[in-house]
Amino acid sequence: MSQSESKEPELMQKIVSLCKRRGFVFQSSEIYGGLRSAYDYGPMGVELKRNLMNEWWSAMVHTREDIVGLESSIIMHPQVWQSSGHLANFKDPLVDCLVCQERFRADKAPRREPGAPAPIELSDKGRAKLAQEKLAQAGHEGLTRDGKTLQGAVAGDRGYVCPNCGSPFLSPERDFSGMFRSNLGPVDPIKGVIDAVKRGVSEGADDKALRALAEDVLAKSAVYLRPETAQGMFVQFLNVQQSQSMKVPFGIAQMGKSFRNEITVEHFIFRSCEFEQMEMEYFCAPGEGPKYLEYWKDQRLSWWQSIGLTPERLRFRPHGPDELAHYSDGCFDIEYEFPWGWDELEGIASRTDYDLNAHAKGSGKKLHYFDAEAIDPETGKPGRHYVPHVVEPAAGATRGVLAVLCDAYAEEFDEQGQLSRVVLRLHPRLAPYKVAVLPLVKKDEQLVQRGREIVTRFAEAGIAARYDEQHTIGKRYARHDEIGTPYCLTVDAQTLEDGTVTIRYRDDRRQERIRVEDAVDVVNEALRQGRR
RNA sequence: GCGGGAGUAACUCAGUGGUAGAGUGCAACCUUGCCAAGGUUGACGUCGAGGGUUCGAAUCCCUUCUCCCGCUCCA
Repeated sequence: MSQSESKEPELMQKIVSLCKRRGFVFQSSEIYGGLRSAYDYGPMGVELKRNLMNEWWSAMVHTREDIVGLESSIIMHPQVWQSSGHLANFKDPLVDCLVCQERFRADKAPRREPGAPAPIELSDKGRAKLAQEKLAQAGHEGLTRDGKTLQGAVAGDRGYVCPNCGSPFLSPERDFSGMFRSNLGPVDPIKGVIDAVKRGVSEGADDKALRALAEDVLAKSAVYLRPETAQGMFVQFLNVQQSQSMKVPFGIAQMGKSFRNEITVEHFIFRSCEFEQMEMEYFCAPGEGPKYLEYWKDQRLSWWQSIGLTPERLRFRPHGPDELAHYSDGCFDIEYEFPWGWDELEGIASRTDYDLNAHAKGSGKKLHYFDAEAIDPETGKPGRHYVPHVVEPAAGATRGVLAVLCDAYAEEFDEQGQLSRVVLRLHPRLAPYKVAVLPLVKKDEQLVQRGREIVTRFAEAGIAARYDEQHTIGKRYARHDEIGTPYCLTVDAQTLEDGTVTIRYRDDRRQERIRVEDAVDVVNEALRQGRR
């Protein structure tokens, strides 16, 4: 028997297929043709995702005295996004190349001095010829063609060219906002626009002025779906700290949905417009950010390992100085080696006192912390006021689910090289069902009855168990291997004689005989140890 | 959004103008009883959607939606 570590591109397709077949993930609104970048979690998927998120909550909140939870609303006061800088910065200036149709971000395009030569290079001669004719028709004559290259164009005033073909012939920059906007309240915002137009405000206005007019009307009731859960925690910093008498350093943790109008969505549930986050803001004294950044780096990496991800497929990627946000003094990504390559699972950032300061300024409220035991460095007297600094581990729950699925998926082959089984080697605590209870023969009423009794024991103990009598024993094992059920208990004739059942382990299919009386304890202990 | 590939049964796919198929799965039964066993029977499709050409379209043409691979990214 051999193991497959298949890294082919079709691995993703196999996982997507299994997700649908076994009820982990379905495409949203499938019967209507599906919706781009939206996915539903089926009966198995919702269990897996909740188990993953519960593990996070347990590690971050329940097992720690210094972190408390929060669930803030998805729609917040629009000024939150004004203060946080999202309204101003969370958007990309998009430009279309008029020659090759490439769409790109203006701020990432190759720079050229205005007036500098800008040769245009197409992928082949034919395209170059077509582009030459098209440009000539548009009034850009005098370009000469040399093979697949057009010479004679010069860079324009905006100082960049198309990253694909080098063309300076570009559409205007259009802001692509990463935030979903809606309107709150009983007043129809469109009516406001119509009224404004009727009042004649738009008389003689050009496109830009018309847009500004419409924006102005919409802005009065505009609200946004949060693009991250973090701001809710900053905004409630004082309420949480004071109501729980938290002492710095302490953290606020939150799990929940966030929304981003992504330019491109990709890789199944990896990048989607609606996604779920697990974020924690750790507030510490000024100057302690770097220390806690190191601390949380290690904590978070070992957490991902603790839920079963292969250590060799996890790594840190430090952000370079050019990559850091202006307010950040250090940032690491935790990356996972997905079937398509290394990609981000979690970002751990030292954010200084930027966020609390921004909201203090925006709201006019003091977001200070008073430490009675510290000495004020300026006066030398006891008692110190300061704005805490923040270290933020922000993990993708949705991405976590995908990483866990990719890591767990395994194919086994027999001696002839034939696929013998597909097994999800999920960490037992993440598995949708912990236990399957199987009567060896479903026609034996006594076995069936005994099996159902055992399932009830597990239900009463709060362990997700499933009674299953369909088909033959082999098929039942195979089906539970595919959904990652770590333990199968089989009731057979011997059970009726001596009150024992076999427990069969998913990963290596070994079997042991245990007493029915001990079954719940055995499984509980196995789950605690993560035994496979 | 652009370029490339693909949409046919729950899944994987065959089917190039003439009555929609296979394997797996699913349901029932017989035999069997610890790793996708054998046998019998059965259900399932507006061939992604819409329009067009044609006596006739899964097949040819147009439009559209969705997915995958690249460009994109910072959960």
